[in-house]
Amino acid sequence: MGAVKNKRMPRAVREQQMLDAAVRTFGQRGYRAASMDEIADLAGVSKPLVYLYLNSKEDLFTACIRREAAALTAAVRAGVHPGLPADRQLWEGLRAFFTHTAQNPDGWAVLHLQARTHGEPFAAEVTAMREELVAFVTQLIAVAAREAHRDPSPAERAEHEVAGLAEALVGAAESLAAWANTTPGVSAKQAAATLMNFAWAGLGNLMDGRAWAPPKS
Amino acid sequence: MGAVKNKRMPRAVREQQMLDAAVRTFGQRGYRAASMDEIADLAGVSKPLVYLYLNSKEDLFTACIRREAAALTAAVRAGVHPGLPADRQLWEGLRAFFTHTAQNPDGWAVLHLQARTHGEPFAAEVTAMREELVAFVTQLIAVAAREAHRDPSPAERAEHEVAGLAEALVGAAESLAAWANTTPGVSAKQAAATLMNFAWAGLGNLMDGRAWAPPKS
Amino acid sequence: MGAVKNKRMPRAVREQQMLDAAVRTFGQRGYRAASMDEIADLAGVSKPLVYLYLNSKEDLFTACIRREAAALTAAVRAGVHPGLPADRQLWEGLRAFFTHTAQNPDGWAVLHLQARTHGEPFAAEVTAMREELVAFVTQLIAVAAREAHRDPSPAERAEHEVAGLAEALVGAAESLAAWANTTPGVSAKQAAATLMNFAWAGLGNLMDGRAWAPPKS
Amino acid sequence: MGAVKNKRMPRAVREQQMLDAAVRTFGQRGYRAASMDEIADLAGVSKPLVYLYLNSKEDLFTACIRREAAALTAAVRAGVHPGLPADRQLWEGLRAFFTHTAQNPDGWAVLHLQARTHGEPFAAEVTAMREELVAFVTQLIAVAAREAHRDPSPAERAEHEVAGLAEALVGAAESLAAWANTTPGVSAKQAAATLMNFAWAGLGNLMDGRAWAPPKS
DNA sequence: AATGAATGAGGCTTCATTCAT
DNA sequence: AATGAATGAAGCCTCATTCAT
Repeated sequence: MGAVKNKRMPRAVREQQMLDAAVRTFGQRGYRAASMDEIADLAGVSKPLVYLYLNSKEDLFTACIRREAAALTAAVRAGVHPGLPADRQLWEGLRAFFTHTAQNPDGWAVLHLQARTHGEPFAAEVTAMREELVAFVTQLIAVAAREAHRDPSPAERAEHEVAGLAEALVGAAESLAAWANTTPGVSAKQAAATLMNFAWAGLGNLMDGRAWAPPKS
Repeated sequence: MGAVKNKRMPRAVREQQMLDAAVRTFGQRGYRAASMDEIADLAGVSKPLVYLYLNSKEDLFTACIRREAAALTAAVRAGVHPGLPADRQLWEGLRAFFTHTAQNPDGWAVLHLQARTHGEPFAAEVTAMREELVAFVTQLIAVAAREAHRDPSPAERAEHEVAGLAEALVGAAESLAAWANTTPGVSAKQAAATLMNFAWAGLGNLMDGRAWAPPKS
Repeated sequence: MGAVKNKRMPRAVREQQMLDAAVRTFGQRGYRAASMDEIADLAGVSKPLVYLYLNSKEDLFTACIRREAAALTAAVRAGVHPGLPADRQLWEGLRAFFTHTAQNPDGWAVLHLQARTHGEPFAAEVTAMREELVAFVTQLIAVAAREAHRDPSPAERAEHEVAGLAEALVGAAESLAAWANTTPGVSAKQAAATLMNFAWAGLGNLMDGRAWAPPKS
Repeated sequence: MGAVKNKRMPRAVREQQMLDAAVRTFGQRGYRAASMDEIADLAGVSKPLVYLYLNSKEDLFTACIRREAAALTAAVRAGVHPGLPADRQLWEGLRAFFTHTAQNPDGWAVLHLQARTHGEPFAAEVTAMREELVAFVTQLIAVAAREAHRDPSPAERAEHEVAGLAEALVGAAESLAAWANTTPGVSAKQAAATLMNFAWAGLGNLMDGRAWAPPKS
């Protein structure tokens, strides 16, 4: 059990314990495979108390998503120092992202895998978080453009193009993170550097209009 | 129902019908939420027949993963013409990848979401496919380096640097495919172009030694 | 158990066994207090089979109501010989009614107590049956009036006066049936006689215009 | 909530609030479906207080039945003026009955539906009340007999015959009440008159020994 | 080659009730 | 006089799986 049982505690504390247990269980087993029994056990409380405080499995899952999403965006924002040059800011943001997700694998699994895998009450919650991160990156790109004395036109690119880049970045980051974790001799920092290398030049080219041109076929 | 019922058919055909139904159901509902009842219904057969041919839900899911993984890698290989220049080969491969995933959204959901979301019997199957794709990309990068007539020193870069790039590329592609599938108005070709733009310049820079350098902190 | 267990039987037979068990359980325990477990046990089957055939507790209860309502109205109609004089017809109908309810106390409890006690999906089912009985009695009263060679003026009494009498008669019958079921030493025939005595003179008086007049207050 | 919360109040007052809430909840939801949570909420107190004062759900329900039964019999007795002729007394009693039940639908539902629907601790409570009402009617019949200068023999009829009449009367009354409530153009008073018409002549005939004779079949 | 009949096990949820203050 | 914290027990329902034909 994750906590001493049967000790009276204020509601707020118990709720956090429940969310801790739920994030861990949902992250490892998946939404459907996770059982309320296991979550209650892990939280060190009886099932009815979980229902009293969190209402239903669906609500509990939603609460997990919200808490983890808030924690992640907060971590990324906290890692970035606004005064720095744009590339440095991106670097810091990526590092914060990697660090947070590495330290919260279950939370990240909840956000990235479970919430997206299970239908509509949940996916929307993640979309909101994702939009916040995309907005953050978009703004960084604009800053970078200004620094390079380029005209701000890139900011006018179709919204879904930027969203696509963000998707690609996140996908690459996840992939690298998993790879770094399972490949001896590769540190998290090196993985972040690889990603920066992969991404930064491409972003720069895009902003210069020097895009790779697909063949006309 | 997906097929005429009660008509005697050879086993191979029935199995494909079942796998079709299973891929669709698993892809849309998820592994746990999909019920053998629904799959059998959709396949137009009775449940015992599904068990007779495919043994168990786990085996059925595994069979789905294998079939879809084989179909995807085959599609990518078929899309690439070995004689072309490297960037063109990469482009063709990406196009084939995005086209196939766009035409098989349920199959892709099975591979990318469901199989990874549910523990160990399944994740390994996807890992195998992934490694095949990564190897393919790794080799393309090597070809590109040779074509650029650059001195071989870049090739001496730590092997895992190239491997990291390949990982990043594949991860980005996977993420973008899921995103393109669920975002209206984004075609397979656009997704491929977005990724090419994003990646190619970075690869070029790296091969020229113009890498982004992380701060020493 | 109410039946030999685990013997394969055609669906139609099993369904009747389940309905038998359900009527008995619902009638004795009440809708809420009856448990699907008990019903399945009494029917000699496992719970899932009950759900497979009858869908849900609500549907099962509805099916019980419908079956018992149909059986009751059929019994009343079967007891009446259309050629007889009206009082004799009424008597036969009442006898059939009280006999049937006495032989099916649980079914009658389901109709009279349980279905009316639990909200709207169910009450409507009983209302339909009730209306059929009321219509039957209404028509009998009209026949009686004609037989008495009385001038047609009574027939012109406000339609709802006749309807009110029919309602009162049916309501009295229902109440008496429940009472006869739970009072030892009261036979169906006695109950029918009591009601006939109670009602027939009143009906006669009314048809003669010798109505009791309420004080003007 | 039905009352201001957390205000210290004398026990007697709190108990009445709880009973009010309980009658309403039991009457609308039924005994089983009513939850102690809802009752406590509606009463504006915490659940432990309900248990402190009323002990258990069963005891609470019993207390409701007793209170409502007492209120109903009191209302009927209060409506009757002993000096009047018997028919007039019956009329007043019926009117009082109809009025009270119409104004206390939840209380009436508790007595008539819920208490009878749920087994033995409760049915007995209602039986007691019913016997009181039956005794009252019985005595009225005796008075009527005396007034008509008939010999009192009818009072010697088997007890359960009178009880049967009372049942029929109450059943008819209930039926008429429901019917009057749902049929436009029929007032409560008209319904009461219909019932008097229906009943009075029959009672008179019975007392004269002019009973309807069932065929010998 | 194919299916109608059947079930053990487990999951979500609710409820009456108590404890400690 | 009054309540926030907590739980054992039980109920409805679904599912993967098998048996007998």
